[in-house]
Amino acid sequence: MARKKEFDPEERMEKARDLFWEKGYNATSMEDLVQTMGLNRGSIYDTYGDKHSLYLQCLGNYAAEKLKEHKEAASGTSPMERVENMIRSAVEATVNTGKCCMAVNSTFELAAVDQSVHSIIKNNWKDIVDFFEQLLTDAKAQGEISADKDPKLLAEFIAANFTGLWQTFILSRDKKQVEKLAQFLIDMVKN
Amino acid sequence: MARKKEFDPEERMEKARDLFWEKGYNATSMEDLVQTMGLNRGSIYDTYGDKHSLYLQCLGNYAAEKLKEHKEAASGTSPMERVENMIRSAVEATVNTGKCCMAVNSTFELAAVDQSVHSIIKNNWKDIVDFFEQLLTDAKAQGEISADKDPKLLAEFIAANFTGLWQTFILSRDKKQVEKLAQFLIDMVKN
DNA sequence: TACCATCTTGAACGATTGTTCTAAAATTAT
DNA sequence: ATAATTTTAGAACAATCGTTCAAGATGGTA
Repeated sequence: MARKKEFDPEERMEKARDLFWEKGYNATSMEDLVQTMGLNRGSIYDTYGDKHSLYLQCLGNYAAEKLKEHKEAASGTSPMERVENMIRSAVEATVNTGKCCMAVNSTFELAAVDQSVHSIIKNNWKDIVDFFEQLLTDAKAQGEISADKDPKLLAEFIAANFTGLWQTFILSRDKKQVEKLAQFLIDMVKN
Repeated sequence: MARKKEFDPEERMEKARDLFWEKGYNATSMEDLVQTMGLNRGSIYDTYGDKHSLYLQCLGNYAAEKLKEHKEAASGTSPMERVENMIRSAVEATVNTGKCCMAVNSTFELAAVDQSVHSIIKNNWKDIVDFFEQLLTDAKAQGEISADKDPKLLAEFIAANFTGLWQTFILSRDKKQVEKLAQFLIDMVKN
């Protein structure tokens, strides 16, 4: 019938995602995207729609991948150990790549004024908190955390602390300090 | 000698600051600033320099005012009570105005790529952490927190949690939830 | 009163923004 | 090989970007 695309849409989208991730939405121009994705303007519009639509796809892709990474990081023999590993591996990923969470960047740049962005991030946030809550409920049942703790509140607290860790990293650029803070969080949660 | 300015530079700068605060740096255009500040383009450039320079002045103004507000909020008879009031009044200000911390917005939009912005925010952050540390050192001396706690680490932890509270507020827009989370933080710190 | 440094005004600058369009190249089913 | 159809390349769009500039208005000083 007709020609096939010369490129892999998913692969090129990830290039766009990494650029948005690094520069933010507003600071990334269409020309930047053309250069980085290695695609013609027309091909981008034809495949992904306009800039905003492309961004939403990138953010959605990021959110899904991040959730998967969190779950993969939740290895361990006990619930609390799994929680610890999730925290440690998130910190590890940040200090190794030097990049913070794209969803958090996006929260502070756009979520307050962009309903679509807000919705994507909020749902992703909820997924992560829910996952923590499940683990903490298990931890409570096994006596790893004290009986008077509220798993849901604790889950929200841990998730909120991720953002604090990222901000600390941006300002300090100090691997040790972020790791120390993460360990402190773990100690606090375990009591 | 010559004409005097028809406007109060400080007052108009605060209008610019509020606009940057609301929309972020990149999403705010010079035309937006002209409208909001009620000044001619020429007057803006003549008084504040270019857009980036104006932004830095706005951010510096915000940081100084925020630090002052934090210190003013630190009322109470005991050190720990003062810490609690600082946390509560920060939360109060956020849920009442509906606006998060401009410095935190700026951290995630610019600090990773803009050295001047990074420097302003990092210094302001240090001032706030130092202030917390002093109070927590006093609290420790008076036995309000246990002797095995590290005031500096605890101060960094509290400051980092502010950012988490702001993100939670942006995503949930739920006053109650943010207040609950703040109370949880206070409980954690006090043990 | 006359001067003149400074402020205000608004038009205008070139560059860049996001987006669209046309025409040529490429692919595949017939 | 032909026809059908899509992808490409890149020119071009109007709009907006941040910034500059020249000319008129102002008011304190001599």
